[in-house]
Amino acid sequence: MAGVSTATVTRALSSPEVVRPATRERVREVAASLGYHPNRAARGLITGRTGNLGLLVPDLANPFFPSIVKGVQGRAHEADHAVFLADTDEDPAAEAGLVRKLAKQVDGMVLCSPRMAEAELRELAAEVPTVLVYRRIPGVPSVTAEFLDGMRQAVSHLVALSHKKIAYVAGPRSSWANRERVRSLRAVTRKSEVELTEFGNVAPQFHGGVSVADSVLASNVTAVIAYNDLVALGLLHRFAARGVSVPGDISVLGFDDIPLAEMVHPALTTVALPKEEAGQAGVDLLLDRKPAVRRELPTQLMVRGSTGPAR
Amino acid sequence: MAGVSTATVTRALSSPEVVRPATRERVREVAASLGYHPNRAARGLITGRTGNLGLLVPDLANPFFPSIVKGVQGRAHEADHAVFLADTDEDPAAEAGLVRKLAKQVDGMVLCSPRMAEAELRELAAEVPTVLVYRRIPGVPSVTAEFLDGMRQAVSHLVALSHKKIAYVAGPRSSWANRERVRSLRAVTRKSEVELTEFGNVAPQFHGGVSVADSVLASNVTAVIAYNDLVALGLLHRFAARGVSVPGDISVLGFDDIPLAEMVHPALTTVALPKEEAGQAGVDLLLDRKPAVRRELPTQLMVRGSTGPAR
DNA sequence: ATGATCACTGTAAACCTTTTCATCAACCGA
DNA sequence: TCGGTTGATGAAAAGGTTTACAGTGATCAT
Repeated sequence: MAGVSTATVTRALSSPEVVRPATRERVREVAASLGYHPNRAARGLITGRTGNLGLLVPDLANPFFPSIVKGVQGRAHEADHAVFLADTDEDPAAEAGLVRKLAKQVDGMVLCSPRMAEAELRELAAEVPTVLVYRRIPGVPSVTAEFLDGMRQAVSHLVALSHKKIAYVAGPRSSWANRERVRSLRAVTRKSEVELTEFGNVAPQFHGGVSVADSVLASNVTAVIAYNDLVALGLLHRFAARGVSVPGDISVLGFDDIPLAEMVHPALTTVALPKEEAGQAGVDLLLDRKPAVRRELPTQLMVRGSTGPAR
Repeated sequence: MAGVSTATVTRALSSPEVVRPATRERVREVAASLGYHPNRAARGLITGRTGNLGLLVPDLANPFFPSIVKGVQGRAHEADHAVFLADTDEDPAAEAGLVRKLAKQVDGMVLCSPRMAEAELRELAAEVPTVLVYRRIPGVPSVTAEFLDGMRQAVSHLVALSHKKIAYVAGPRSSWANRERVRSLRAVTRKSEVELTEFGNVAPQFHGGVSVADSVLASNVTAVIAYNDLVALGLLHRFAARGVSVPGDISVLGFDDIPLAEMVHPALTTVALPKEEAGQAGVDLLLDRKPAVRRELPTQLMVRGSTGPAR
């Protein structure tokens, strides 16, 4: 319709500088009037790139992940990429299969807190360009957060409030994030006067917190740091049910800063982890194709109502 | 490698019955040993089908949507389809663009609570096979819930608790779901002794509930039904801050049944809407290609701590 | 032995782009 | 005037699969 060959059309649309302005405009107008959009599948066939990204999350129902997905999604669209989403329902066995299935139609995968074993993860990373978010293994690009610094902020806050005995409610033993938190917490408390008691491991969910709340109360701690906000909310819930005052009787501190954290009463003091930013950074790493980069994003203690002076 | 043509390979893999068993097995073994998987893009080029689905949600940060996404995702994978996810960030203007961008690489789109105008929606539905979830317009397949019945359950519950004056906090005027709820509520209360006062419209979020809480208190209602759970949680939060007892002084009822609803204290009584089921039903409608089917899923009142006898 | 039928398999076209290479005209400097 | 550049364009190949059609050989009935 524009009186040119398909070659010129493709050039007018994807490398505008190489075609004469008059021709270019003519082609573009005709294309627009026809509602023509290049077929991405056909393009991918020859370029080898699909313009698609894959995103794997363990469980979208966990409020920590939707924000990350938003970050990935947003940045990907800015870069004109579409996003395949796969939710593994916390099944480590399903992860590799899903990744491989998607692998052929994506330029790269963002693996969010993958639960699978390190060896398998490394294999996958060799097959598809991969970026890990909230997991770190040597040689694979990853985005994580400064857990150590976050923990330092949390403990300083409690120390400033005169807490001497604090508890940590541990998440799943197999979780990389939990291992990191334990490690950071031990490192931080070792240098201070604080006495640390560890509970768990519990499921990283509301009911995990509920189930361990009474044990925590029975110990003589004045503050408790939970593996994550959901567990902290479970603690708060059970404490409220038992008539225990927060922060009067005990201070509660979470990790993640999910949206619910400021919706409950008292609002939850928590260490905010970057979520959208982590998703965005993951996409950046993937598209930049830098070799094995590692990014650590800052964390931020959000002081709210659930922490107060030690009783 | 199997000593056959590509045509036989493709047949051995996708229409096994038409090729001689011995050949079929040979081909399959070689394929497996080579780690061969058909290239979906190339296949899509000729079959016209991609094996992909598109899913559009207004805002993944709204806890109502992740469950729907899980439903879509799960059912799609069962049917061997991958899912593109697009989050519009509540921007109605962005919706059409995203749909069109994805349209070429999907067999169909699931549009979740789309905010765009009906006319535009109808145009899109003509371009791509489309299923609406939590929105209904004539002629387009859709999945919704029995709002009327849900409202009836809610009001009956309040009536049984002797409430005579109840409030409704309305969501966005432009929201289809809000219009449906108002309509249902009016229909239900008209037949009963209950006096209805309407507040709003507020943003369908936590702060929306917070901001309208004092007005609700100032009226003389003994119960309030919120547009959705987030708004209800905002009400609860503000009530707690003002020392108002729930359900002692006022009963609060939400809509949706998001996970947070049972995590707060008191836990929120709410009308549960099907979420995962809705997502699954959406995919089913899309893949079955029935003409313009309309499915209405049941709703269920979840009685929890936030409702009690009228004071 | 011949022709028809059948089950299976191969050939080649088609899907829609992008990209390499070639072509062509216009322009430049000598 | 001419060889060399340059810029714009077209022709054709390539990418991996599916499918309509044609072909092959075996089996069977005549």
